[in-house]
Amino acid sequence: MALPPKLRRGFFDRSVHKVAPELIGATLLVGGAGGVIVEVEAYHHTDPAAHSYGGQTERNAVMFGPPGFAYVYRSYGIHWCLNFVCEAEGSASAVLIRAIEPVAGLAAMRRRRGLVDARALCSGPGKLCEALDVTIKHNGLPLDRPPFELRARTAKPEIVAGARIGISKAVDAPWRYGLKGSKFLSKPFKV
DNA sequence: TGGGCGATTCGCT
DNA sequence: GCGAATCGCCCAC
Repeated sequence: MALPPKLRRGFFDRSVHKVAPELIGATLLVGGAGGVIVEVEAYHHTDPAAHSYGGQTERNAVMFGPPGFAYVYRSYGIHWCLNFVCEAEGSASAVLIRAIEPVAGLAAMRRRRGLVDARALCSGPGKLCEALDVTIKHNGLPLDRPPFELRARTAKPEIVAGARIGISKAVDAPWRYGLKGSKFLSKPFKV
């Protein structure tokens, strides 16, 4: 059976609130390692919790560029977090990739993460960047070219939504999306 | 130029 | 459940 079609760059050229839930079930590979996206969060430039809310800076410049590119930033001085820029140039909206179900490159991911439990390999934004070896080197790279590979989902999964995690502003906005029943989420969704 | 504060993770209680 | 680790970003001084 043929691989699912690649996600075209135009996929990201729409509202971040449309793109985010549609990423659930898609496959993300970086350098051949990765799996099925099971959890994301949407950040719009009018959203006080978004990095782009306060305007363009050196760090968030990629968010203000065209859609279909990776925005990578350092979190808590320790971890990296991976986002996909959405909408249009200047709209400064992005989807944070929070968790994936490991499928390909398990050995490499385990080596980088230094553990054996598959459920903990990529169940968080910092964890998956470590497993997929995503760093600031990937900031500003196009998502439709290596080392990135994105493939569309083949069936429409059941999506759950809830409040985003770890933020102090706009805490109630239900812009976290997940694959219902997945064992690979960073945290369970409230029922 | 200095200090407070993260879109987090992990280990210990 | 709580707090340390750890450091770049960003704005107030």
